[in-house]
Amino acid sequence: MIADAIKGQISHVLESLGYGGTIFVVEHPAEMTHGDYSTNAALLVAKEAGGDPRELAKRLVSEISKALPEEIDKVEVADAGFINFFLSRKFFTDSLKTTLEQGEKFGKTASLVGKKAMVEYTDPNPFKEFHIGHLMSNTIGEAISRLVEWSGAEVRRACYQGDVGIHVAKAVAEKLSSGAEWSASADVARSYTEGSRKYEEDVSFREFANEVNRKIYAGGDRDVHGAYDLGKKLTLEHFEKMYKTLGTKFDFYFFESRSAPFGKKLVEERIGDIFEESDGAIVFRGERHDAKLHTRVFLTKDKLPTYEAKELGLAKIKYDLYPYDLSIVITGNEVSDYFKVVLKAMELVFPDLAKKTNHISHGMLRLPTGKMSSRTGEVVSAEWLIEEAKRKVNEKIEASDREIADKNALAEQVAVAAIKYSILKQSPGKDIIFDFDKSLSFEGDSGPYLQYTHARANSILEKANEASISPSAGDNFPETEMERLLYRFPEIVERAEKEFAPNIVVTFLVELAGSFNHFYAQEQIVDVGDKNSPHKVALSVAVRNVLKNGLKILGISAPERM
RNA sequence: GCCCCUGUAGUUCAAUGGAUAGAAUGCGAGAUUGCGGAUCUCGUGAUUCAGGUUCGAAUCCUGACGGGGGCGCCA
Repeated sequence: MIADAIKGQISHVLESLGYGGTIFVVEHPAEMTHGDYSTNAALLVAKEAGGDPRELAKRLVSEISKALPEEIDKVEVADAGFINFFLSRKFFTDSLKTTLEQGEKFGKTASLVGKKAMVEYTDPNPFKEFHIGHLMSNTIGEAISRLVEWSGAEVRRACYQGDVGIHVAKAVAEKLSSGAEWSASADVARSYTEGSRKYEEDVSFREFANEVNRKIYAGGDRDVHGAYDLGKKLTLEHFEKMYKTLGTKFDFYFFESRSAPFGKKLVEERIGDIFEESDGAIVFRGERHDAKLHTRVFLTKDKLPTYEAKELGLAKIKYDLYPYDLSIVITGNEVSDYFKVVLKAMELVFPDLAKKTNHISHGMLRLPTGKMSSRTGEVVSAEWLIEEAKRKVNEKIEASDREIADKNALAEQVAVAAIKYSILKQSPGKDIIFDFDKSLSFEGDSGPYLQYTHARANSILEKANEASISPSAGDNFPETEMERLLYRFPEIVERAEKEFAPNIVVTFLVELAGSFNHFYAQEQIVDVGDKNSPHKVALSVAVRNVLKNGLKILGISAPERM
């Protein structure tokens, strides 16, 4: 790595001047005009040893310049004492060759080679709507899964679903008491909403639903289980359809009906040791281990396991099925505080598993009117959102005269890209105020912009092929902004994976796409009379590859034409 | 009341303690029938407030104000 070479060179010079041991950084400056790498070494040395940082920087530069590697074109002192390094044409030409050679593998790293990872995300509950919150979890989870895969790990995707509990009973009770027909998942979700309303308003319905709840747990009632099986089947089928549209394929499905009894057993075995009785319930005193934590109930006074007990059991169930080195659980941030308590309890029950577990929380997709609730029916379903986006995309497709083989498939690809991009472009953990028109853009900083740029590059490459111009990295053409970005792609992927932050990839790709579109507007790429044309085509191939690979990591499709 | 997260152009988002706070959108002005105008170029406009730490703060610390979430038997 050239960054390491620069760092080594600086260390060497510092030592020879008697300033060894200073801890400095070598990084990409925010501004391209400040070079490709920059160091604050002079500032730090001046602070410790005294003196003028600018003068010191000049001395360092003159020393460094004595043995400049051929990958470095020039070194400059800037501003208060920063030292900026500019890479040479040779470096960019070599990097471009590497990018072309590695093709679809360019961007892969080995930081997690040999590791097994399990990523849990989406987690929709049967009998309820698959709404835009699930869409958010799915999008982030899929991107993180792929980032971990690109780092060399073997990844298994897991989905955890609440198929038992009062929410299920409300839907089933509503069907049994009203005789509602269930032929699609939306019917089931509607019964859930209606059942929830009655549960709060009608005492006799509430008693009936509670009775149904007990029967679901106990088994044996034909009517109850007939409705239960039908509702579960219909909603799960719908979820599968959504996963297909979104590009997710789960390896494991976990259900609460399984984690519940196991979690209960784990807690009961450790009463008096880790857990204790309080007002008839079994609780964990989080505050005894960490002042920021609080007490949470693991078993209710009816000895039913809560979310916390189930989660504890789930960690072990997962491990027994797939002995992971890394377990990533992605949820909305409303459960962040519970998860901290669960993790603390897990440290005591399964210390090895707790160390391997990472909780990543994302913000909520909020409506301008406030919080979304499937209980009151104030939800935006994922299906509706995708259909609306498709309608908007179709208008654009119909208006264009380009030949598209399967317009419906393309509309879906572009619509999903727009939605996923709007979720992935921001750093995880923050809420998104969801406003359809504002969130879903097809222009500028958007998913379709990246797809468009990819398709455009692809089209240029077809033209180059027709003109028999094959890509070849040359060293006559001045370096472009694209080249100054392209070689950074693997480090971008690595940082995004370490921070579980897909938005780092998004920001990079949109910057790269912008630099390519700028280049495109200024240069004729395919030109048989231009001896630099093969080089420009090579640049186009590299950009096309990185966009393709980057979009793949994000879980966004890259159509060949659009 | 207590705990956690959070406050950046009109709006939606960026910015590993670093340099002139970047994009997009909106608004205004433009791009020779030149490889895809879902594009490109120019202009406009922001760190909630008050202290502190630091050579250097949107970023770290303290306080005020605003927003969101959570505070034992739902998840």
